[in-house]
Amino acid sequence: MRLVIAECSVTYAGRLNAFLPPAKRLIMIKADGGVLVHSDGGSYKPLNWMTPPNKLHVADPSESQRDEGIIELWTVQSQKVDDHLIISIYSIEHDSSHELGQDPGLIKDGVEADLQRLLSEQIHLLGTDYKLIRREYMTAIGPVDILAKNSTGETVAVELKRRGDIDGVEQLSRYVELLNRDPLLAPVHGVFAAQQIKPQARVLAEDRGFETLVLDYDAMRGVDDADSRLF
Amino acid sequence: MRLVIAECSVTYAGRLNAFLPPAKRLIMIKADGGVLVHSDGGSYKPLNWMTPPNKLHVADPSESQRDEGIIELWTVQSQKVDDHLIISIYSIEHDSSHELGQDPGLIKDGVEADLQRLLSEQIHLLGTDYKLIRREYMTAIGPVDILAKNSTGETVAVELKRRGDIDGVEQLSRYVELLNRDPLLAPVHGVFAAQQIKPQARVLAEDRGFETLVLDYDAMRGVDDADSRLF
DNA sequence: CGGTAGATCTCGCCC
DNA sequence: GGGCGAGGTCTACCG
Repeated sequence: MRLVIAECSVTYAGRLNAFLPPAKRLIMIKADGGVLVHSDGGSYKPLNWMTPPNKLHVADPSESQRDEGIIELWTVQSQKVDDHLIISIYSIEHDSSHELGQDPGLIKDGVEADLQRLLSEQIHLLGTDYKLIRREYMTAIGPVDILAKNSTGETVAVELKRRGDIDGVEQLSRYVELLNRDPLLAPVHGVFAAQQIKPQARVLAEDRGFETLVLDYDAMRGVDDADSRLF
Repeated sequence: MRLVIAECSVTYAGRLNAFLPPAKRLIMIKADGGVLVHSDGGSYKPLNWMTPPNKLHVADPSESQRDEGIIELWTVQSQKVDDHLIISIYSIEHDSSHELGQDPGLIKDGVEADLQRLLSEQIHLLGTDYKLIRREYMTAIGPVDILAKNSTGETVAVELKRRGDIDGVEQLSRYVELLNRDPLLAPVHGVFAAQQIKPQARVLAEDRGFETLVLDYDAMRGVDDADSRLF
């Protein structure tokens, strides 16, 4: 990884055109060729960047560019698409390179996939005598998170979210409507399950005739851990 | 901006839990308090980060942590939400600070607006004898991208996207439903137009009775350029 | 301030 | 490799 602090202006041309006026910024060049231009504020998104793979070419400025104070012209050309960055360097304050090696990567816990696995394993949270049909039940408009049968043998479609808002209820509505056209499955009931359900989403879900279910992730994980310890 | 290259492990606890095993990484501390942890690969997203405002606290390791090789413990606590990063430092290879100042910011040159302008000018792409009523036709629930009349004088509402997926079809559905309540406009037909339409979005659009239209931006721009050259 | 829609989205999964 | 959905999404815009 190479870190350069430089007075620079940046032009991006590709899927859109963008321009950064001259200012002092960090230019990060990663080992895989990725280039990031960061200012000293904002969130994690760079002002400008180029996704690898790409090729960095350093050129001398033209006469007129030299007159404007440009000492180097960096061109970052994407190898995949017709995108490029042009970085005009006015001055370099810092320039260092570091060998970082391969990163072991991030281990995540508590995303929708975890919730889905836990609810599948603890399908009784939906109600007494519920049976799992399958997770990620495929339809023409996308996968239903969980398909189950209730105690009377009727089909139940579960839409699972970490944060339940209106979009999720709309999604569930589409699935339930589609599934209900299948005589082998109908009647299909909808369950909207989430760690947190926003009031507007709850109202809409109930209005559509869906059950709502608030999930306690920590408790579900606790049960999971307890189960694991039995083996 | 402070740049630190260090052997470190990172724990995030907040909306989810995440852990980074020990490795050499870049830790970027921005002037506004934002903290980014980058590896030497991947795109612009850091492995871990903390959005400002937040507070960085440096502490000495405990006895047992010292035995593991940890020389410093950095805690980054969000001032807004109950999120924090804990960075365990094993060794520091590089540490430098730089005064960057305020950034003038990015100037973008949009694409979606162009697409709308081009389709308005080339309204025949919708079909023979179509007439433009207007762009950005305002309704109570937002602006309809393009409103037109077809060859038999019926109203057509166009939802325009760069990439057409299910959300866009839902948006069009809301508009068409609302517009159809207006006896002066009804019957209103829906057209879902995009540079690229995802299969599931196409299925949903056709199911809702909408026409789908794939737009060739380059061809449309080419026609536009040709038109421009006539003047 | 909250809600919505776009993004040079990124990232991960599954066919 | 393409398609699809989620994201600690981020970001701008609009009320």
